[in-house]
Amino acid sequence: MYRTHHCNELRKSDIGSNAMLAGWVHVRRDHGGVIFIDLRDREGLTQIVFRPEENAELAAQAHHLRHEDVVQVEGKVAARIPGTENPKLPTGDIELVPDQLTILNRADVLPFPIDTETPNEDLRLSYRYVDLRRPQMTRNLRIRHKVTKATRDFLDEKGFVEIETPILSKSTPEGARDFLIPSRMIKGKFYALPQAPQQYKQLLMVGGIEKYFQIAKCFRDEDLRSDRQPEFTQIDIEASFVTPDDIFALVEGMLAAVFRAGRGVEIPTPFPRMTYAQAMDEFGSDKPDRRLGMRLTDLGEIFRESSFKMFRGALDAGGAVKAINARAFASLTIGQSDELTEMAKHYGAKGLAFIKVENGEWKSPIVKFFSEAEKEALRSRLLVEEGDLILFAADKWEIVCEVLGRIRSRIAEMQQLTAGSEQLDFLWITDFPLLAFDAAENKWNAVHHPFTRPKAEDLAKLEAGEFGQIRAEAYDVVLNGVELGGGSIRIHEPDLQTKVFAALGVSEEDQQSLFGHILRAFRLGAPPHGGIAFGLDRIVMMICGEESIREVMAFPKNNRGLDLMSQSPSEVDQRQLRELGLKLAEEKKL
RNA sequence: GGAGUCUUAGCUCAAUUGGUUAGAGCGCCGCCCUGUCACGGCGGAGGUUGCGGGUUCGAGCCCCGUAGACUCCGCCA
Repeated sequence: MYRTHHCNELRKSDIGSNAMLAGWVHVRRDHGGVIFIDLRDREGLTQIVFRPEENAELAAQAHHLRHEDVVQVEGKVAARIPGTENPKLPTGDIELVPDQLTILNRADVLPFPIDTETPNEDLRLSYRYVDLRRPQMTRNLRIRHKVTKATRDFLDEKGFVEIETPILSKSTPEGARDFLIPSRMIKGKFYALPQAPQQYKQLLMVGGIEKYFQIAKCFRDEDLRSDRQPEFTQIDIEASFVTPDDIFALVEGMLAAVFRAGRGVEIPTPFPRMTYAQAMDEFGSDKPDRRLGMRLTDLGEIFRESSFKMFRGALDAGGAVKAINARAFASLTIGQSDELTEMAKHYGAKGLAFIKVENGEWKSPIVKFFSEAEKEALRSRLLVEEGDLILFAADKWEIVCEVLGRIRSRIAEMQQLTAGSEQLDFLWITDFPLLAFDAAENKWNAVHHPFTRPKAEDLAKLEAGEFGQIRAEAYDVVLNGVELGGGSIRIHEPDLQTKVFAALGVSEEDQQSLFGHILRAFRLGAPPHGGIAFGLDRIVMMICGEESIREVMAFPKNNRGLDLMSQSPSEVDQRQLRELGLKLAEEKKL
């Protein structure tokens, strides 16, 4: 036996009893005579005191203890000398007076301190096992555990069955780049790691499971971001005989349970709902952060007959004129206004017009083109006040929304509008478009994925080839401007699925070779079904208040997909390649 | 693929306009210290300023290149 207690457990009531503790030497305070050790385990700290007059041999050993040595102590729990209690520690009233000290393992000097500043992330990742001893990391991983446990408990309670699906699966051309695994037994063929268990979960519905979930590892070979890793975890859910409302109610209950378990808060349900069209129109984003205010205000009525050519021209061409009011941001710097203008151009606007309201004056090169009526209309529509900054965009509707949406988010960052906010603003976004035209590839792509069901009232548009007008039975959950998850009601009829594949430009042959199994399944008794998937890492990140997904993963990869600790990816033996029937292409020499 | 920021001691950072021997805190090593809890005191070690080139009488600082880290755009159904 190594211990009888954790290091946060012993109290006044234990005084006089014997106890064994094991852990790491957090700090040593060596007074020459008496020596104090703060012993740390995952739960907390307990002070150990060595007195040479009571046990000279132990005190001599204790003198040689160093940071992060792993030790076990056994002895008597004693009251601290009156006046030396430490109110900062839960165990601050007592100390352990050992009669035995066992050094379980010596530690070299650590590459970085674990109890002060956070070092460079590459160093942390190189020595992740040391980094994980930092209380913040321990806390994050334990919150993650609570979140997954709450998820499992909740879904189990609702009759959902957790089923594992293959990691070695099949590559498909849609979506993200696949990680490929060469087959040794069938040379020249490859498995792909799943981007999501999408097809498997639908096939489980055809298999009569009715209610499935999985805490599923997913893999996408795309560039990384602070909230994106090549391997990540989804809470994956699918159910048969469900409507969107059934999914919404289930998810609201699940997220309430998760946030209760992970953060100790009650979130209000049901969540408000907003269509994609409305979100784009009012916020210029399909994942709006409503906490920021600054709604996109349509000014079409005001400037319909305006003599200001820039606005009038956009409206005459069937476009839009919109503005946002950035409260108290008239004081922005030149650098900031340059950045916003650059941003507007980058997203397709010709420029960015704005008005600064300072000292009761509207400062802007465009104000002189406005009539008094137009100014008054602006004032009342945008509730213009001293210190405000009004930003305009006039162009095609899509461009106006995109530009102002991006600028809105950037201004919020500049103004640090959400710093320290505890508010949790959950939102459903519904009625996403089914298809989006990709100009670069000159083809239609699925906005969600190719199995998403068109809304019944838009089916005629699919027949008519009005692909851009079709709305999907698809929905996202958004929290504070972050997409937590998304899903849809699926297609369960082979005919409809074939039509959507055709719209996506998947040839008959490819439909059979790539998706034949699922089309066949749909002909053999497929129930109506639908589901949703959540980014578990992102949920945990939000609950922990972290800015990076890496802070809630035990062993994440860096920006370039390297595991700095294990040095993967790495070269492999020639023999391994031979067995797989692979040969590396010669690197091009310059 | 593109853009930005950064890289100085083991860690976190500083170093005036380009100017003496590149400093501080923490950590580390040694000595001292019997009630501390970020213990304290004295002393010490520790630097190819990421790397390569250039400008200059002189470069941590300016210029070019390169590597790496992070953030963003593209990408991520």
